[in-house]
Amino acid sequence: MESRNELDVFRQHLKKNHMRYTPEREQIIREIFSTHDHFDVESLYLRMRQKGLTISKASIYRIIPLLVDAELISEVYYEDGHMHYEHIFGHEHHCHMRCTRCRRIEEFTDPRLHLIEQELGERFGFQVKGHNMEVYGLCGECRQSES
Amino acid sequence: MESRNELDVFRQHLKKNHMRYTPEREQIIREIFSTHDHFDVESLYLRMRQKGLTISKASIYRIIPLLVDAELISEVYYEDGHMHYEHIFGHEHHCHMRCTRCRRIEEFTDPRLHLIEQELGERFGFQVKGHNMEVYGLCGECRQSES
DNA sequence: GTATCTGCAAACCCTTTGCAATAAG
DNA sequence: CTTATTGCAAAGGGTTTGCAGATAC
Repeated sequence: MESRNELDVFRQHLKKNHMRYTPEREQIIREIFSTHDHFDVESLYLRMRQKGLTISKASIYRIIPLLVDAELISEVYYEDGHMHYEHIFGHEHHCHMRCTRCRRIEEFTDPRLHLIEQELGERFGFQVKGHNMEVYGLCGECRQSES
Repeated sequence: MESRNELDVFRQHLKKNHMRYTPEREQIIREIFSTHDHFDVESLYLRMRQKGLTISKASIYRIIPLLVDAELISEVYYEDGHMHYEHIFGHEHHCHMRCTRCRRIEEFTDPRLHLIEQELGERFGFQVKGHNMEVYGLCGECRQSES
């Protein structure tokens, strides 16, 4: 398999499902993959507007599920009343360590999780597709400024 | 420390925060702890109404955060447009294995996760408070009926 | 008595959807 | 040309909130 970038993956996913590769869809995926950060609909919308792109929020809401289906992005967490997303394509699978006070997030990977995941699949008769682990607590800075 | 039940914990939490132990609050915590299942606001509301309790949804929405603060329950996942909760008090910490097709959920515990959590805390300088792990895939039944 | 709590209804906010115009293939 | 997509504005649905009356302490 030769190297494909996120645009290729998206185009292929759309073609397979008889959907069209529109300028709006290309603009969204380009914008999302222009950073490595988590994002949400509002911030994505504002970023695009600031760059002069005139996409509507309705389109963003309609296109994000396509990117999730294509396994280019995924939902990470629901907070402050709305969903947050992260990149999947081009990013090694990772888990999150979250500071419950300042909300800072560190990413980590641990090969033991994969092993555990496989064992659990056998124990419960599941065909395991993946896992997500979140570790939470107070980050170094917030520990010190604890009240 | 002698044994305290969820009502004692809640009463103490309320007293500490200059809040009051009302009939509505007692009814809610009794209802929640009458089963071991995950729940959401709507199902809790309906269950209480069916039992003739005349609490309002507004009160449920106001009381649930108090139970979360008291570490009696916690948010588990956001799905179908609303939050789902589970018991913490009286339940050994556990993680979830979720079928992505039928949404069936199995609970499991694995002592290695605690070890990993501690190691990560040291690596990132976090004071770790806990973790959540979710493993997802297809359960035994759904594997067989795969299209 | 005083501060908190409840129920109601309205407000809020994120998300979805109907529709008519537009555009991809 | 045919069918999918867009933007708009309105609708939807879960959650929050202002307020006046009720109640815990």
